[in-house]
Amino acid sequence: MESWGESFPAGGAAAAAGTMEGWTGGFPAGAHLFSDPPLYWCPSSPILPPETAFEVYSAYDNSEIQQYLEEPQDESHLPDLLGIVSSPTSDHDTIIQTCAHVPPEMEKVREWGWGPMPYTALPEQEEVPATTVLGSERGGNEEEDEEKEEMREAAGSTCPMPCRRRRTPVPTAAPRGEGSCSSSIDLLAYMPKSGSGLRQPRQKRHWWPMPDHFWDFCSASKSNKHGHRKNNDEWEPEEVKLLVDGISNLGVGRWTKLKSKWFSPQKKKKNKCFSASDQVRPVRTAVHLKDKWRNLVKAYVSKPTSKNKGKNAHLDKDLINKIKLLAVEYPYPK
DNA sequence: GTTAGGG
DNA sequence: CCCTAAC
Repeated sequence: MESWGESFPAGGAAAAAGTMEGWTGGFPAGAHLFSDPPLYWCPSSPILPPETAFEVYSAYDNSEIQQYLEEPQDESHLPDLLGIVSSPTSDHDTIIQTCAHVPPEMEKVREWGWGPMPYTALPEQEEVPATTVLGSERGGNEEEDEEKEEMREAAGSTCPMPCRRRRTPVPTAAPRGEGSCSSSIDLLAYMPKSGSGLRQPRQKRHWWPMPDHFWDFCSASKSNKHGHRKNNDEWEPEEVKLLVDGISNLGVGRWTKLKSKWFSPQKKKKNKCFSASDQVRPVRTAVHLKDKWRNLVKAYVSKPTSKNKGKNAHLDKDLINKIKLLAVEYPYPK
């Protein structure tokens, strides 16, 4: 499947809102969609996160959506669902909201002084979300279910980022079944009856900037349990240049320091090494930086096979020379 | 929490 | 890029 970023050009409601710093995820203009983690990191991922849940709020009859919800759910449905939402047939709102797995590290953001939210969270009971898990290969692992349940509880009671936007309850059907987090949730239970005439009032949407650490957690948190790689994007020459600059300043081994000084989103902006669109680039962790340097040294110094060099074929000669010099100055592995 | 090194 | 032992 295409990544979301490829499927839809950037723009749309988020760009119009203009206040959600770092948001560059693309989706059709007019689509009322947000996701947690945001679409920010989707463009770099050829697949959806393994536990991406969709909550569908709808107050009008939409047979097209209904049709899709009747079918087996997987990420291949996303473009179609989003496409439908992008062109509503009436002035009613349909909101497709993705709520992906919340890394435990998210809690730390709040500990670090997460400020008061500019909204009042609605009590969970008032919400009637329809949720399905997309792209999940899970099969009822009890331990994982408990774990997820805990996270959902935490999200509901203290309302961290995954539910940071005001939501209006949908005065439609109650769920027919228990809303467990399996892939077989009865989505249709949440769909309004045809011709019910119910509609949801337009909502006021609020966006506000996320702290820098938020992006780190979104796109480079711990790996998931399904072996998927978080950062599938290749290193850009600009990134390699930042890495080389950092090492020439700090030496080898201070990867965390290097990351915070050369690879934070703020630094990217200040350095102007990264354009706005580069904000969707994969986040490099300290380990990534270490690994990249190891590979660069291997490619140009310790084991310069054509295969090793091939992956950095886009680097210019000056940069390669700098790598060679630094590799001599700071041997690595030591 | 970070880093080094194997996978 | 992931994983994890060792610090």
